Amino acid sequence: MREWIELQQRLVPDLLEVMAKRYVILSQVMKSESIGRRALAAALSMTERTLRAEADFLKAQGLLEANAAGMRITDAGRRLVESLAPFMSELSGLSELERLIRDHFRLREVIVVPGDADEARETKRELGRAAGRVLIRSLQGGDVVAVTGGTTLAALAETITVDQPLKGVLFVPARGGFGESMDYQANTIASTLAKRTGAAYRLLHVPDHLSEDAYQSLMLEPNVREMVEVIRKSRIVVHGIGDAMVMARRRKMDTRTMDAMRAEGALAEALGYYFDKSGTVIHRMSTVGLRLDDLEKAEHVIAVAGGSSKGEAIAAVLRYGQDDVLVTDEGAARRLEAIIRQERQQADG
Amino acid sequence: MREWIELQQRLVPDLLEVMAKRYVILSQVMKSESIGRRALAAALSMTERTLRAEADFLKAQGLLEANAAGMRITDAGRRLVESLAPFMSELSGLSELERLIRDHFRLREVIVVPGDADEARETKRELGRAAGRVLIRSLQGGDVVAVTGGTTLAALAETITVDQPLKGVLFVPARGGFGESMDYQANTIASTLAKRTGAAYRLLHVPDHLSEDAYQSLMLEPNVREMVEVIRKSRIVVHGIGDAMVMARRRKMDTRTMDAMRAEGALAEALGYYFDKSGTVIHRMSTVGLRLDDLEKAEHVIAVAGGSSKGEAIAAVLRYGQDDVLVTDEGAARRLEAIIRQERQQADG
DNA sequence: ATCCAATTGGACGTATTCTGTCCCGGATGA
DNA sequence: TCATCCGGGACAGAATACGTCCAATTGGAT
Repeated sequence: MREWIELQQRLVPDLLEVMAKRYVILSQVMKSESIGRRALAAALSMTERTLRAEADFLKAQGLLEANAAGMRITDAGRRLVESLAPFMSELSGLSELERLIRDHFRLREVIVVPGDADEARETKRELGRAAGRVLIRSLQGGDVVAVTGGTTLAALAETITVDQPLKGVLFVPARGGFGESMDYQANTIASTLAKRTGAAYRLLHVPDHLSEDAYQSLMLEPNVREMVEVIRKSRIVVHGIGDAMVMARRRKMDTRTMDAMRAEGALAEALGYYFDKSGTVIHRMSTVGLRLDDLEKAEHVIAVAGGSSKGEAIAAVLRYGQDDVLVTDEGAARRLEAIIRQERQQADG
Repeated sequence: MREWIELQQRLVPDLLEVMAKRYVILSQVMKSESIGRRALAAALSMTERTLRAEADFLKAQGLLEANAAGMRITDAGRRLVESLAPFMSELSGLSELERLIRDHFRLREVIVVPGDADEARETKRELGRAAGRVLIRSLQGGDVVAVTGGTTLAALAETITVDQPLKGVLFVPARGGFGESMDYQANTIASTLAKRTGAAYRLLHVPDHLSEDAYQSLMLEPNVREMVEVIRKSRIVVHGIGDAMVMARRRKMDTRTMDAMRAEGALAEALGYYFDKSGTVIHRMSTVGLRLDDLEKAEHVIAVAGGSSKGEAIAAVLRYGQDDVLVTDEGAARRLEAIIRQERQQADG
């Protein structure tokens, strides 16, 4: 069953939406014993005309009937709603999860794709694809989009597709090089994104582990300076979220700093900043580019991360409170759900 | 699973079609290691443009990929096809059944709805609805449509819906009254159909069990005569199929005739005629209206009957060979399948 | 009994999408 | 090297969806 739904999700996602829409119409009509077209449209926040089209269809199927007093559900319709209920709750299981997370962390939108990136490689690609759709949807002409590195963002870059080339959009790396492998660097990802979408890109070449002197002199370079200014004005920021210790090791952080961070309870990493459980910044990479303050000005801050192992890290970054949209997978979302419930219990007890 | 599919059918009838279409595209691409758009469209007998729309969708879903050499399936696509295969074969079970029956009885079209009218009342309504769609689809302005009586035709009449009123269509009973209960008489059904579709209707009032004298004098009546002429020119005929003995009893046939009929192996009834296993007419009701010969002139002869108990009767009537379209249910279709296989075995052995 | 408010179904122009058809530059394989 | 077949762009016309308004009807409250 579960499998069947997932396959359908993949092959006919739009029809499942249609199905869900008709289902909610039916069940709404069932709840209200008799209801008029306009009232129903308002209740479901649809326009009158579209609701009417659906209602006509449902009538033709013998699931609804209408008279001068309004519409009511037929016996067949009632039976259909009742037998469909368990399927729909499973189908909409993810959207309930989305709602829960969205409301708890005060996000604008949460998208949960089925699966667990820790277990299936395919899920990470799916995560990237979903994030790509969110990004495309948010874009306007003239936008500057800052992106970070990481395997998840790489999946986004590799799977993104557009209808028409994105004229006037500029992809930039959010911050300077973090010494990861080439494929997962922000520079690479910005350029891949630009190439796949017909947009422009600009890169930021900054070596790692700069001394304070070197940093200062680099910032005096006009082209670096200007590029940083462009980056900091990004209207859209897409970033991954990592486990603090894993990222620190990958970036060959020196042992002393690492020990200090561990002592402070470092949990998550995003945009080169390290966060503890409460979402407080306890360390930052010494490089140039987007700063956390800049996120306030950005209109779309999109976090993309999945895999049940990243649940805590995601929660930590979300608590910092500058993200607008979270794209994640079911594995991580279930962890988030557990964290939320636990927290609420403590608050109650 | 089965239940889920049926519910989906009800709520989004085109869902499975679209899904099947995309599935065959994917599997076709998988078979041909690499194939071009035009070649693929030809192989699936689709137009280039529609195929392209679907292919673009499948690309966006990451199931197909395209390069200058043609399209090929991705790993994700391959996995999808493989896991979907068992479902699709079950799903396409009905269309295979349809094909089998259609080819064996040389029909133009066969439609099989899921379920068994003997077991679920809902299936009979579904049967009626499907038949209604076939009827609507066949209609043109100025058509005369002859219908018979029976519970199945009653279900058709009660469930039919139209987008616009059918101007210029005329519904008539196929033959004179057969002494069934009012609701299931051809006259009632013709008038219900007309009212529900905005078409016109005319009735034929002929008492049952006429003596030869009475019959002759009735036929001298100008209005009866004219009405019979209208009926016999019907371009479309929709009829049910019954079990011979059940119908004989319901129509209070006298015992002697019944015994004679039984002796001759009466199996099926349609349009007031009784057929044996081979489709030969062995008895006819003494009433006026459509004759079997008239079916040749009719352009659409649509048989509607379901329930596994009617399998043999349906086969018998189909063997008479004047039907164009059969609308039935899975229960009856499975019986037909068994009959066909049995027959082929005998032909082989 | 009467009136009001709300209903459905019809109508219609516009916006949007779909689809048949053709073309082009380019990669591929003979 | 060349012919062939590919994907993708383009576009006009058809078909469909949609917003909007209106009229007739009716159920229910006053």
